[in-house]
Amino acid sequence: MRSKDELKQEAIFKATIKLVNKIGFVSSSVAKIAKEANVSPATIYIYYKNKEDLLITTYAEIKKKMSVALLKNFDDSKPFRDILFVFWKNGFEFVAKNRELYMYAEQFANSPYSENVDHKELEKHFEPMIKVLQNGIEQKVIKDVSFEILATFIFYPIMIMSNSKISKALELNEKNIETGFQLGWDAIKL
Amino acid sequence: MRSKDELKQEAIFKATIKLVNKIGFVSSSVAKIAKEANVSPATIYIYYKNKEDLLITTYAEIKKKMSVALLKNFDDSKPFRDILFVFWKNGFEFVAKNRELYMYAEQFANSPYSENVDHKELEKHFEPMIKVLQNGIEQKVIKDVSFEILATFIFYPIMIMSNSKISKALELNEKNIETGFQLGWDAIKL
Amino acid sequence: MRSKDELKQEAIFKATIKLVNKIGFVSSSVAKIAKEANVSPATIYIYYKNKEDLLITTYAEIKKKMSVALLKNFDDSKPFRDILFVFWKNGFEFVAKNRELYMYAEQFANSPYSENVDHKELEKHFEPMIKVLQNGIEQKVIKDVSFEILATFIFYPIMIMSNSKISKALELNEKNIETGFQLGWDAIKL
Amino acid sequence: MRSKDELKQEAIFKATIKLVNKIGFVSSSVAKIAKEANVSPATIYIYYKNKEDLLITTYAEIKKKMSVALLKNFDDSKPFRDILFVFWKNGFEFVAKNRELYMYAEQFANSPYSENVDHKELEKHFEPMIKVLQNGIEQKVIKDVSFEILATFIFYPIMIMSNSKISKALELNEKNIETGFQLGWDAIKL
DNA sequence: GATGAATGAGTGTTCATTCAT
DNA sequence: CATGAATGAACACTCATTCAT
Repeated sequence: MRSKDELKQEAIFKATIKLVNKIGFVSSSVAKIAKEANVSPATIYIYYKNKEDLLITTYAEIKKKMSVALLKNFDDSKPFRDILFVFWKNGFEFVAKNRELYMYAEQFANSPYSENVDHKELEKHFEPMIKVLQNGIEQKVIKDVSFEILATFIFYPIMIMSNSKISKALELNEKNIETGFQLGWDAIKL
Repeated sequence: MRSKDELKQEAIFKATIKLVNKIGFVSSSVAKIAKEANVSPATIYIYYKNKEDLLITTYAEIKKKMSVALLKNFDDSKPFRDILFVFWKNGFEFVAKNRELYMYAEQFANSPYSENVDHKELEKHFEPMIKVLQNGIEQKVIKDVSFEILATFIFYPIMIMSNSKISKALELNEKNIETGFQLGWDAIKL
Repeated sequence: MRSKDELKQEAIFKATIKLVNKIGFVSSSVAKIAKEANVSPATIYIYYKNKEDLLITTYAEIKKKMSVALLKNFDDSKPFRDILFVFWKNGFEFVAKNRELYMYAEQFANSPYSENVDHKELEKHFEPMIKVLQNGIEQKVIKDVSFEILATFIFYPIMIMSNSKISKALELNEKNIETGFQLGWDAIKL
Repeated sequence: MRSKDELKQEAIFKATIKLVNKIGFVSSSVAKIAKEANVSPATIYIYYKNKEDLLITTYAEIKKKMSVALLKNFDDSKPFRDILFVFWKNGFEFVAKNRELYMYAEQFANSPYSENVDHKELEKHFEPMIKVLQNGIEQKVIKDVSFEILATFIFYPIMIMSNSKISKALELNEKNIETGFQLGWDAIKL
């Protein structure tokens, strides 16, 4: 028998992301993805149960890559502010180098498919960051407020500033990225 | 007095938002919107050029309502921090009272249709807020950084904290809303 | 607005039967039926909820025509044997003149769709025949056995003898039809 | 001892019948049959030329089993009526014990595949019954009419009475089976 | 202005069959 | 012999839009 062709699955993965970026989530049909991947529509159904499975799995894959990227050079022993700054820079670097992955994730998160994702499972990859914030609270370095509020000012700004419409107006150079971090830090620090 | 057609257009407007909230952007077809509005599909094409026009116009309408809501009780003579706090509270109030409008806008902003919106035109409604921030910079009350970065910490957090998934975890009571504002303020203040 | 075109519905009805006779129940797709009826596939869904609805409604229509045909020249006052003979002849006549309708019904009855038919409703059209048999039993003209068994020998043989494979071997002339009735009559008479 | 392949072919045979009974003729795809038989779709094409071949061969196999069953306890020397009654009872017994085989045959006979069966070949298995009837005619025990008409009243009623819809209304107990035979006998006897 | 009928092109998915191992 | 991967064509059905009234 023929063995599963990993190149094919990779091609489908990439085609999915590429097409969603090119024509948007709504218009990305299975047939078009198949054509982009140089594959028969039926082949997609060998690797994925259905369209939803394809889109969700692709999203999960991206999220995993993101978490790995954010944790690059993670060093527990560094000063607290430096640890956060590394997260911050990693975030912008990931978006810069993987615009397509990032934008797919953005579109997916606002689609109805998003409701069927096992978010608990995906958030596990981001636990180190949560722990860092908890340490910061315990060591009285940052304000003692809920994780969601902290994240709103120190993690989500990465996404907002990276957002295509905003980043068109806002040049994402070293200086602006550092300025942004300074504001985020001022927001949460004690 | 309203003429008959305005009633119809209003019905279509409401049906569009209701349906997008019920079944999502992707599944909301013209036929279904027509049925929800108790109107023939053909009727929609009297008031709107095509589906895209319907969705975009609906979005623009919502954005206008949003800007009006944000500017409620706007008083130039108040202290700077108070002016911003009123914006902030108005934002949360609008989302709380108009969840459906807000969620439609969220979904729309991440759809490919969004690219065809005349954002410049829409942003005009938000000019007062931009001017307030500019005043703040001139009066050396807040940091002298680009408008986009400031907005990231004092306007966008409203959207993030209102996001359904986050606001499920984060109870949006008076206290959390004020805490959020405190962080935003600390981020931008000099 | 355009009014529903009865010619169109009629065309779909006829195309359905014609195609099922030409290529069989299994291969008769909606697209093929549409082409046969010179109509868009989408048009079929204006007149019928879905494929099942199309097939079932077509079947019901045929059954109604059948019952009407069987009851032709029905005369309660005739001798019992004569009444039955009229049913018998009407049956063969209907099959002879409406081979396609009859064969559609045959195929349908053995399809899984058949399970979703409201048989109770359809059988109402055949009540006169049931009543005739009941009278026969009461008047001690025919055997007092269950209706199903009686029907097996005096109604179903019409179908069996009309069956294409059998009727190829068995010439369905006046004589054979009368001979068949004689056997059926001998079976049930007291 | 059976070789490995015969086991596989047997598995495919059983799976085909089981599946057709479970989900109907129309929905029974090669892939599903393969899964039911715990076999690869490709394997089916080793034993059968194509789907049609699979279905036809399965039908022929069943027909052979049927004829063997009908001829159980066949004894030329018994009185004529008794011989027929044994056929009759064997028929009902076969259906009772092999509902699935019988129902597959019913569904198949009304499918377009049926046209491609070599009926002549299959009917050979039923020759003894034909001969019995011929003897009956010669011995002036039964009416001198064509075989098809005789069969209509003494063989086909087995199938009609066994039909799932009818046999739901008609309890197939010893008494009803014997009553049925009496009617059939009255039909054909001289 | 308002409608439901009508449609070709598209949807996601499964089909019978073949291929490479 | 036996397999799961692979596929183009087909499936039932819905789409955004236009037509005739």
